[in-house]
This record gives sequence, structure tokens and C-alpha cells, in this order.
Amino acid sequence: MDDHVDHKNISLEEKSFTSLTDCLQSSLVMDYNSLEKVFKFPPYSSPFQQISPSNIGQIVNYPYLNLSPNSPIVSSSSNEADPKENLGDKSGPMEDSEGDQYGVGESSKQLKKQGKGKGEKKEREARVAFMTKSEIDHLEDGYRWRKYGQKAVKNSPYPRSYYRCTTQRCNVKKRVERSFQDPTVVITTYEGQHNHPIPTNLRGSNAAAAMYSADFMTPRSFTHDMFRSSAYTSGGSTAAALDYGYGQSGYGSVNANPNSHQEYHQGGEYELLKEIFPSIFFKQEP
DNA sequence: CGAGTTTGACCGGCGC
DNA sequence: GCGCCGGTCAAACTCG
Repeated sequence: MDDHVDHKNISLEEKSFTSLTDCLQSSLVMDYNSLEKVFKFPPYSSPFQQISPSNIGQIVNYPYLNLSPNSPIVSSSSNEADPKENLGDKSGPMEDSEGDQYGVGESSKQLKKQGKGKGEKKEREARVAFMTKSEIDHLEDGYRWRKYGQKAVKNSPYPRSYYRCTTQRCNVKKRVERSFQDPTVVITTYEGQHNHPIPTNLRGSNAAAAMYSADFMTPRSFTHDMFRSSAYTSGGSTAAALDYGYGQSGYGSVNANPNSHQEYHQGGEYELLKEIFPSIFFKQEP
């Protein structure tokens, strides 16, 4: 089928990275299908259980975050209108005020107490998650983030950190946590898409920005084909009215047919990944 | 002094 | 209804 994986293209090496750019440059990104094929994961078992520093590359996308049973991604068992998955739900009030995505303006708590008014569910942001082998929790990815929370993760000794993009009007978030199965693995989940370029006036990030601009898409283990099926995301992009296919036929469903999996890849993931890491896919723009 | 982090409290959804 | 849990807020704090 088209979801074949060229084993020869996969190189495994152990290395620790300090930036996501680093990882993307020199490692591979795979989706679960690939993992399954290459590493013989049983269908829809947790890749986390299987991955160890010695048998996997540095950065692995994970369609099913089985880190903890309560992990939101996993818990998206019911699909269509899974309220739990609706992360933006509670942030509804602050989401519409584009100037105040940090919620620092009014007492948003009070607002929340008063209810959201409409009771409309906020659209779920697209998400992309990576497993990254790194000693550093918060990998440099070229963007600037502000930490807004940290929570202990159930069944894990490692906390989960919550970050928001500090650029105004950009409400991209990311969660960073360490795998309790393998503490050397950092799990980063991006939610939403940046609506701005990578800041270049970042202290220490000029390098990152430069790297992003560089042409490093000449990887040995990084083919478009792989990428097409690599970014395991949920939901549609910013394009409205997209069917947020969170668990529709596979995302959270353990019984899903792996073949239906593929259908998801056709659409948005590659595109989404491009949007999240534009410079990875596009060469320097004039 | 501004930007970012820490941390306890709070909120809403969900399961029992 | 209650308790648990993930996610968020925001005051206090730290750092450059």
C-alpha cells in the first residue's frame, strides 16, 4: 500500500537534543503506522510502552497518547462531540478577545463563573504531538513561549507544563511532559497554529530561526511520504467547519481499524505540520 | 522594570 | 451530589 515504510530510510541513533529544530533536523518523525511496521508494535498498543532509547529515533509522533489513562488525547474515546477534548471550552471567553488571550485583562475567573453565555463549544484546536528524546523539557523550537501552568500528571512522577505562545493574537499552546516510561523522552503537544512568523529578535533564538530557514530537508530518513503520514494531529486546521475527527475512526478508539487510519493522513496532518513548522517545509521565504 | 516562572486556587467535565 | 482530574488563572516571585 501507500503506507509502506522504507526501512532503509530509517536510521536509529541515540542522541539527545536541546531543540526541536535539532530533532527535526537530524532525526525522524514517524507516525504510529510506521512504528508499528518497523518496530512491530501490536496494533494500537501504546507506543510508549515499546519505545526505548535503544530502539527508536529521537522524535516520534504519537497518535495515541497512552501516557496516562486520563490523558486528554487518549480519553477522546467518544468522538464527535467529546466535551472533554474540548480544551478551548473553558477558555471560550478569552478566546474571542484577541487582545487578551492571556486572560490577564479582566477577571476572567469571574467571567467564567458567570458562564460563557452561549454555551457554544469552542472548536478544538488541531494538535500535533511529538516524543522527543531530550534531557531538556522545553525544547527550543524557534517560538517564544510563556509558561502558564504546571500540573502533576497522574500516574507519573513528572509534571506537565503548559505554555502559550507569547506573540499577541497567537493562541498556540503547547504542553510538555516527560514520559514516565522513559524519562529521557519528552512529549510535546502543540495545539493550534501560529499565525505569525518565527520571531527573529529572540535572544538565543536567532540561531533557531536561522535553522528553520535553512534548507535541511535533505534527510536520510525524512521523506515527504513519511511526513505525509507523520504528523498525527487531531482535527482540522483553521479552516472553519472542518470535521474535527478526533476519535472518529481511530484517534481514541482502541478498536479502530488501522486502515481507516490512513484516511486521516490524506487530509490535514501534513498540512498542519507545515503550518506549525512552516520553515521546516518551506525554504527561506523572501 | 518588564518579562517570564512558580504555585495554589479555581473551574468545568466526567465518572461513580 | 460528590470527588477526581485536566486545564487555566493570577498573585507573588525571580531574573536579567
